[in-house]
Amino acid sequence: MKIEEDLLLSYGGEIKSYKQNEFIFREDEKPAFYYQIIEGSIKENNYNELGSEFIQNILGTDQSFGDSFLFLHKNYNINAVALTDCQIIKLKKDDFFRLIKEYPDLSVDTNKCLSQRLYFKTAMIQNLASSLPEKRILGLLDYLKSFHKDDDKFSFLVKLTRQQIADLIGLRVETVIRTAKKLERENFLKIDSRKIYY
DNA sequence: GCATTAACTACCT
DNA sequence: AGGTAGTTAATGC
Repeated sequence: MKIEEDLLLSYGGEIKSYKQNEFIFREDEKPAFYYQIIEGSIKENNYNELGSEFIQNILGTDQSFGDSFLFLHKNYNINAVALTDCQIIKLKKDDFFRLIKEYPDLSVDTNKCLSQRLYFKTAMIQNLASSLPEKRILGLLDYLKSFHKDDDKFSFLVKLTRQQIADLIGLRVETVIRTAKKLERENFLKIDSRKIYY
């Protein structure tokens, strides 16, 4: 989901900088803003009882986050954390609703975006339910690639560390490494100087 | 700091 | 028993 920066600003949006590892919002807080990334990347995550991390999503430039919570009266059930230094534009909930009310096309876009997220979340859950690590990794790669434009074979560079991949699909790094190599042998992906292309 | 490998353990069918 | 993921530790990039 992307809304023009000028439009967001004219409706009261504010640009804020976040440092790496800074929380943008936390679990159990009350959602109050629409967020859109101008520069940098963020992750949405949870921590389990043992303190180990599960990453729900990783988002970059021109992607929005937190929007789905604005339509509910529920608190966040995820944290949002800056992965890199970031510039993010935030728009108050009321202003966001005023904006989409006055621009019905944006309202439709919001629906489209939420639908797409729901679709891929469902696909992700199906893959995560599998005990096969290959399926989990390929599912994640399909998901990540769905945000990208071109669909060519190994055109998509995965800009995640092995650890981040592991945290996104609930595996250990070593398993991700082993399985990625296996998938390379089977020609599902390509690895060039430690980078994964899909 | 991140990626890889190896040797080991544990679990599951 | 065989296969596979997790654990630990050492090493390489």
